[in-house]
Amino acid sequence: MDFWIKPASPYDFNLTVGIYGKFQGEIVDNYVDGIYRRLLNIADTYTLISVKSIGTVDKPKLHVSVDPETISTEQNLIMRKVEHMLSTNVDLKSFYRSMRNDRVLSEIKDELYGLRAPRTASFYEALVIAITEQQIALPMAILTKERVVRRYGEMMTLKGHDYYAFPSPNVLANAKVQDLRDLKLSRRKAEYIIDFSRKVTESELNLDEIAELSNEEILGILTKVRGMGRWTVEYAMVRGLGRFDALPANDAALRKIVSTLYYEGERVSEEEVRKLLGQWGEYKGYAAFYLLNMGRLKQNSNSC
DNA sequence: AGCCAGGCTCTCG
DNA sequence: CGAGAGCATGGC
Repeated sequence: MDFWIKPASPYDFNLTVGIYGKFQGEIVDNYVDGIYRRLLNIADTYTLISVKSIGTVDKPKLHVSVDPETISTEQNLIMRKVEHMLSTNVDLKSFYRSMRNDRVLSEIKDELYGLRAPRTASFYEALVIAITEQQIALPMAILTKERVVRRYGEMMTLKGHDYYAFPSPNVLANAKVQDLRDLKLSRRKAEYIIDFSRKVTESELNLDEIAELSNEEILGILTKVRGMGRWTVEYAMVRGLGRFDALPANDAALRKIVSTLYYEGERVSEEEVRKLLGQWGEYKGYAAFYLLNMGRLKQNSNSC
Protein backbone atom coordinates (compact mmCIF):
# COMPACT_ATOMS: atom_id res chain seq x y z
CA MET A 1 0.00 0.00 0.00
CA ASP A 2 1.33 3.40 -0.99
CA PHE A 3 -0.08 6.87 -0.63
CA TRP A 4 0.96 10.49 -0.59
CA ILE A 5 0.57 13.31 1.88
CA LYS A 6 0.79 16.98 1.01
CA PRO A 7 1.77 18.92 4.15
CA ALA A 8 0.91 22.57 4.58
CA SER A 9 3.75 24.66 3.18
CA PRO A 10 6.47 25.30 4.26
CA TYR A 11 7.46 21.88 5.53
CA ASP A 12 11.02 20.61 5.93
CA PHE A 13 10.79 16.84 6.32
CA ASN A 14 14.47 16.23 7.04
CA LEU A 15 14.64 18.97 9.63
CA THR A 16 11.44 17.75 11.26
CA VAL A 17 12.21 14.04 11.64
CA GLY A 18 15.92 14.83 11.95
CA ILE A 19 15.21 15.09 15.65
CA TYR A 20 15.01 11.31 15.63
CA GLY A 21 18.25 10.92 13.74
CA LYS A 22 20.16 12.87 16.34
CA PHE A 23 20.81 9.92 18.59
CA GLN A 24 22.06 7.52 15.91
CA GLY A 25 18.59 6.44 14.90
CA GLU A 26 16.21 5.70 17.68
CA ILE A 27 14.66 2.28 17.48
CA VAL A 28 11.03 3.36 17.77
CA ASP A 29 11.15 6.44 15.59
CA ASN A 30 13.78 5.33 13.17
CA TYR A 31 15.20 7.91 10.78
CA VAL A 32 18.10 6.80 8.62
CA ASP A 33 19.19 7.88 5.15
CA GLY A 34 16.21 10.15 4.58
CA ILE A 35 13.62 7.52 5.45
CA TYR A 36 11.47 7.62 8.57
CA ARG A 37 10.21 4.23 9.72
CA ARG A 38 7.90 3.39 12.51
CA LEU A 39 5.94 0.37 13.67
CA LEU A 40 2.51 1.64 14.66
CA ASN A 41 -0.20 0.11 16.74
CA ILE A 42 -3.42 1.16 15.02
CA ALA A 43 -6.71 -0.43 15.99
CA ASP A 44 -4.85 -3.25 17.74
CA THR A 45 -2.89 -4.24 14.68
CA TYR A 46 0.74 -3.50 13.92
CA THR A 47 1.62 -1.56 10.83
CA LEU A 48 5.06 -0.64 9.56
CA ILE A 49 5.23 2.64 7.67
CA SER A 50 8.13 4.18 5.73
CA VAL A 51 8.02 7.86 4.86
CA LYS A 52 10.27 9.87 2.57
CA SER A 53 10.15 13.31 1.07
CA ILE A 54 9.53 13.59 -2.65
CA GLY A 55 8.91 17.32 -2.69
CA THR A 56 10.58 20.52 -1.57
CA VAL A 57 10.21 22.70 1.49
CA ASP A 58 7.91 25.08 -0.33
CA LYS A 59 6.11 22.37 -2.29
CA PRO A 60 6.20 19.54 0.20
CA LYS A 61 5.03 16.06 -0.64
CA LEU A 62 5.59 12.90 1.34
CA HIS A 63 5.52 9.37 0.04
CA VAL A 64 4.25 6.82 2.54
CA SER A 65 4.55 3.12 1.98
CA VAL A 66 3.08 0.46 4.23
CA ASP A 67 4.80 -2.89 4.44
CA PRO A 68 2.52 -5.39 2.67
CA GLU A 69 3.03 -7.98 5.40
CA THR A 70 1.59 -5.60 7.99
CA ILE A 71 -1.41 -4.12 6.20
CA SER A 72 -4.47 -4.98 8.18
CA THR A 73 -6.18 -1.68 8.73
CA GLU A 74 -7.72 1.07 6.66
CA GLN A 75 -5.58 3.46 4.71
CA ASN A 76 -7.51 6.42 6.12
CA LEU A 77 -6.62 5.48 9.68
CA ILE A 78 -2.98 5.07 8.79
CA MET A 79 -2.89 8.33 6.91
CA ARG A 80 -4.46 10.28 9.73
CA LYS A 81 -1.99 8.81 12.18
CA VAL A 82 0.98 9.72 9.99
CA GLU A 83 -0.35 13.25 9.47
CA HIS A 84 -0.73 13.59 13.22
CA MET A 85 2.77 12.33 13.98
CA LEU A 86 4.50 14.40 11.34
CA SER A 87 2.44 17.53 12.10
CA THR A 88 1.71 18.03 8.42
CA ASN A 89 -1.41 20.11 9.02
CA VAL A 90 0.09 22.77 11.25
CA ASP A 91 0.00 26.21 9.68
CA LEU A 92 3.10 28.17 10.62
CA LYS A 93 2.51 31.28 8.58
CA SER A 94 1.24 33.56 11.32
CA PHE A 95 3.89 32.23 13.69
CA TYR A 96 6.54 33.11 11.15
CA ARG A 97 5.08 36.59 10.76
CA SER A 98 5.35 37.19 14.49
CA MET A 99 8.91 35.82 14.57
CA ARG A 100 10.08 39.00 12.87
CA ASN A 101 9.33 40.95 16.03
CA ASP A 102 11.86 39.01 18.07
CA ARG A 103 15.57 39.66 17.65
CA VAL A 104 16.55 36.10 18.56
CA LEU A 105 14.00 34.21 16.52
CA SER A 106 14.23 36.46 13.49
CA GLU A 107 17.92 35.58 13.36
CA ILE A 108 17.34 31.86 12.95
CA LYS A 109 14.14 32.01 10.99
CA ASP A 110 15.83 30.88 7.79
CA GLU A 111 17.74 27.99 9.36
CA LEU A 112 14.59 26.53 10.86
CA TYR A 113 12.25 27.40 8.02
CA GLY A 114 9.74 24.61 7.63
CA LEU A 115 10.53 22.85 10.91
CA ARG A 116 7.55 21.22 12.63
CA ALA A 117 7.45 19.50 15.95
CA PRO A 118 6.65 15.84 15.39
CA ARG A 119 4.16 14.23 17.74
CA THR A 120 4.19 10.88 19.44
CA ALA A 121 1.80 8.21 18.19
CA SER A 122 -0.30 8.49 21.36
CA PHE A 123 -0.76 10.72 24.38
CA TYR A 124 0.10 7.72 26.55
CA GLU A 125 3.46 7.41 24.84
CA ALA A 126 4.18 11.10 25.37
CA LEU A 127 3.37 10.87 29.07
CA VAL A 128 5.56 7.81 29.64
CA ILE A 129 8.41 9.40 27.72
CA ALA A 130 8.01 12.57 29.78
CA ILE A 131 8.35 10.58 33.00
CA THR A 132 11.55 8.91 31.79
CA GLU A 133 12.94 12.31 30.82
CA GLN A 134 12.31 13.97 34.16
CA GLN A 135 15.38 15.59 35.66
CA ILE A 136 17.88 13.43 33.85
CA ALA A 137 20.18 14.26 30.90
CA LEU A 138 18.26 13.75 27.68
CA PRO A 139 20.65 11.33 25.92
CA MET A 140 20.55 9.07 28.92
CA ALA A 141 16.77 9.28 29.15
CA ILE A 142 16.51 8.23 25.52
CA LEU A 143 18.79 5.25 26.12
CA THR A 144 16.61 4.26 29.05
CA LYS A 145 13.48 4.57 26.93
CA GLU A 146 15.08 2.32 24.31
CA ARG A 147 15.82 -0.33 26.90
CA VAL A 148 12.19 -0.19 27.99
CA VAL A 149 11.07 -0.50 24.37
CA ARG A 150 13.34 -3.48 23.67
CA ARG A 151 12.10 -5.19 26.78
CA TYR A 152 8.38 -4.43 26.55
CA GLY A 153 7.57 -3.19 23.05
CA GLU A 154 6.00 -5.36 20.38
CA MET A 155 8.71 -6.42 17.94
CA MET A 156 8.43 -7.44 14.31
CA THR A 157 11.22 -8.67 12.10
CA LEU A 158 10.80 -7.67 8.48
CA LYS A 159 13.45 -8.28 5.84
CA GLY A 160 16.06 -8.89 8.49
CA HIS A 161 15.35 -5.72 10.49
CA ASP A 162 13.78 -5.57 13.94
CA TYR A 163 11.12 -2.92 14.44
CA TYR A 164 9.67 -2.00 17.80
CA ALA A 165 6.33 -0.43 18.63
CA PHE A 166 6.02 1.60 21.79
CA PRO A 167 4.83 -0.65 24.66
CA SER A 168 1.10 -0.66 25.27
CA PRO A 169 -0.35 0.33 28.67
CA ASN A 170 -1.43 -3.19 29.63
CA VAL A 171 2.10 -4.50 29.15
CA LEU A 172 3.70 -1.81 31.29
CA ALA A 173 0.90 -2.12 33.83
CA ASN A 174 2.12 -5.65 34.47
CA ALA A 175 5.80 -4.82 34.58
CA LYS A 176 7.68 -5.37 37.83
CA VAL A 177 9.40 -2.49 39.57
CA GLN A 178 12.64 -4.42 39.80
CA ASP A 179 12.56 -5.23 36.08
CA LEU A 180 12.28 -1.53 35.28
CA ARG A 181 14.98 -0.80 37.86
CA ASP A 182 17.24 -3.18 35.93
CA LEU A 183 16.66 -1.02 32.86
CA LYS A 184 18.11 1.86 34.94
CA LEU A 185 14.92 3.67 35.71
CA SER A 186 14.78 4.97 39.26
CA ARG A 187 12.49 3.12 41.66
CA ARG A 188 10.21 6.15 41.72
CA LYS A 189 9.91 6.39 37.94
CA ALA A 190 9.29 2.65 37.71
CA GLU A 191 6.41 3.03 40.15
CA TYR A 192 5.05 6.09 38.35
CA ILE A 193 4.99 4.30 35.00
CA ILE A 194 3.42 1.11 36.35
CA ASP A 195 0.77 2.94 38.38
CA PHE A 196 -0.09 5.27 35.53
CA SER A 197 -0.33 2.38 33.06
CA ARG A 198 -2.66 0.57 35.45
CA LYS A 199 -4.93 3.60 35.66
CA VAL A 200 -5.06 3.66 31.87
CA THR A 201 -5.77 -0.04 31.41
CA GLU A 202 -8.35 -0.06 34.17
CA SER A 203 -10.05 2.96 32.56
CA GLU A 204 -9.61 5.05 35.66
CA LEU A 205 -8.00 7.44 33.19
CA ASN A 206 -9.48 7.66 29.71
CA LEU A 207 -6.74 9.40 27.75
CA ASP A 208 -8.86 9.71 24.61
CA GLU A 209 -11.44 11.68 26.53
CA ILE A 210 -8.84 13.67 28.44
CA ALA A 211 -7.16 14.62 25.18
CA GLU A 212 -10.33 16.47 24.16
CA LEU A 213 -10.28 18.78 27.18
CA SER A 214 -8.71 22.21 27.57
CA ASN A 215 -5.10 22.60 28.65
CA GLU A 216 -6.14 23.67 32.13
CA GLU A 217 -8.52 20.74 32.53
CA ILE A 218 -5.85 18.29 31.37
CA LEU A 219 -3.36 19.81 33.81
CA GLY A 220 -5.88 19.57 36.60
CA ILE A 221 -6.58 15.89 36.01
CA LEU A 222 -3.14 14.56 35.18
CA THR A 223 -1.12 16.46 37.77
CA LYS A 224 -3.13 14.52 40.35
CA VAL A 225 -1.51 11.35 39.06
CA ARG A 226 1.53 10.43 41.11
CA GLY A 227 4.73 11.27 39.27
CA MET A 228 3.17 13.82 36.98
CA GLY A 229 3.90 17.42 37.79
CA ARG A 230 3.27 20.47 35.72
CA TRP A 231 6.33 20.09 33.50
CA THR A 232 5.50 16.48 32.66
CA VAL A 233 1.93 17.22 31.60
CA GLU A 234 2.81 20.36 29.66
CA TYR A 235 5.66 18.59 27.90
CA ALA A 236 3.38 15.68 27.00
CA MET A 237 0.67 18.05 25.76
CA VAL A 238 3.20 19.51 23.36
CA ARG A 239 4.82 16.23 22.28
CA GLY A 240 1.73 14.10 22.23
CA LEU A 241 -1.17 16.37 21.38
CA GLY A 242 0.50 19.20 19.52
CA ARG A 243 -0.86 21.77 21.96
CA PHE A 244 1.50 24.57 21.15
CA ASP A 245 -0.12 27.00 23.46
CA ALA A 246 1.17 24.78 26.27
CA LEU A 247 4.58 25.68 27.62
CA PRO A 248 6.85 23.46 29.77
CA ALA A 249 8.42 26.55 31.27
CA ASN A 250 10.37 24.71 33.95
CA ASP A 251 12.29 22.76 31.32
CA ALA A 252 15.98 22.82 32.22
CA ALA A 253 17.15 22.98 28.61
CA LEU A 254 14.64 25.71 27.80
CA ARG A 255 15.63 27.77 30.82
CA LYS A 256 19.25 27.40 29.84
CA ILE A 257 18.81 28.52 26.24
CA VAL A 258 16.52 31.38 27.26
CA SER A 259 19.15 32.43 29.76
CA THR A 260 21.87 32.34 27.10
CA LEU A 261 19.92 34.11 24.38
CA TYR A 262 17.91 36.67 26.30
CA TYR A 263 19.53 37.19 29.71
CA GLU A 264 23.26 37.08 28.95
CA GLY A 265 23.72 33.79 30.76
CA GLU A 266 22.00 34.80 33.95
CA ARG A 267 19.85 32.00 35.36
CA VAL A 268 16.13 32.47 34.80
CA SER A 269 13.20 31.16 36.76
CA GLU A 270 10.24 29.24 35.44
CA GLU A 271 8.13 32.37 35.89
CA GLU A 272 10.51 34.48 33.83
CA VAL A 273 10.40 31.94 30.99
CA ARG A 274 6.62 31.90 31.19
CA LYS A 275 6.50 35.67 31.05
CA LEU A 276 8.97 36.03 28.19
CA LEU A 277 7.41 33.33 26.00
CA GLY A 278 3.90 34.31 26.97
CA GLN A 279 4.05 37.07 24.39
CA TRP A 280 3.83 34.37 21.69
CA GLY A 281 0.32 33.54 22.76
CA GLU A 282 -1.01 30.40 21.13
CA TYR A 283 2.42 29.79 19.59
CA LYS A 284 4.46 29.97 22.78
CA GLY A 285 5.12 26.25 22.65
CA TYR A 286 6.39 26.59 19.11
CA ALA A 287 8.60 29.50 20.10
CA ALA A 288 10.06 27.27 22.82
CA PHE A 289 10.50 24.45 20.34
CA TYR A 290 12.35 26.71 17.93
CA LEU A 291 14.60 28.05 20.67
CA LEU A 292 15.48 24.52 21.75
CA ASN A 293 16.24 23.61 18.17
CA MET A 294 18.65 26.51 17.86
CA GLY A 295 20.72 24.76 20.45
CA ARG A 296 20.42 21.53 18.54
CA LEU A 297 21.65 23.06 15.30
CA LYS A 298 24.56 24.76 16.95
CA GLN A 299 25.72 21.69 18.84
CA ASN A 300 25.29 19.22 15.99
CA SER A 301 26.39 20.78 12.78
CA ASN A 302 26.57 17.27 11.28
CA SER A 303 23.05 16.20 12.15
CA CYS A 304 20.73 15.80 9.18
C1' DA B 1 35.24 15.44 43.29
C1' DG B 2 31.17 17.56 42.83
C1' DC B 3 27.59 19.48 40.22
C1' DC B 4 24.22 19.31 36.90
C1' DA B 5 21.02 16.93 33.72
C1' DG B 6 14.49 18.62 29.36
C1' DG B 7 11.39 17.10 38.03
C1' DC B 8 8.73 15.12 41.47
C1' DT B 9 7.62 13.38 46.00
C1' DC B 10 8.13 13.40 50.72
C1' DT B 11 9.45 15.15 55.03
C1' DC B 12 10.21 18.61 58.24
C1' DG B 13 9.97 23.07 60.49
C1' DC C 1 2.59 26.52 53.64
C1' DG C 2 7.99 26.83 51.73
C1' DA C 3 12.41 24.96 51.76
C1' DG C 4 15.31 21.12 51.20
C1' DA C 5 16.78 16.34 50.91
C1' DG C 6 16.65 12.25 48.02
C1' DC C 7 16.40 9.89 43.85
C1' DA C 8 19.63 7.34 39.52
C1' DT C 9 23.40 7.74 36.59
C1' DG C 10 26.58 9.62 33.09
C1' DG C 11 29.25 13.57 31.52
C1' DC C 12 32.01 17.40 32.26
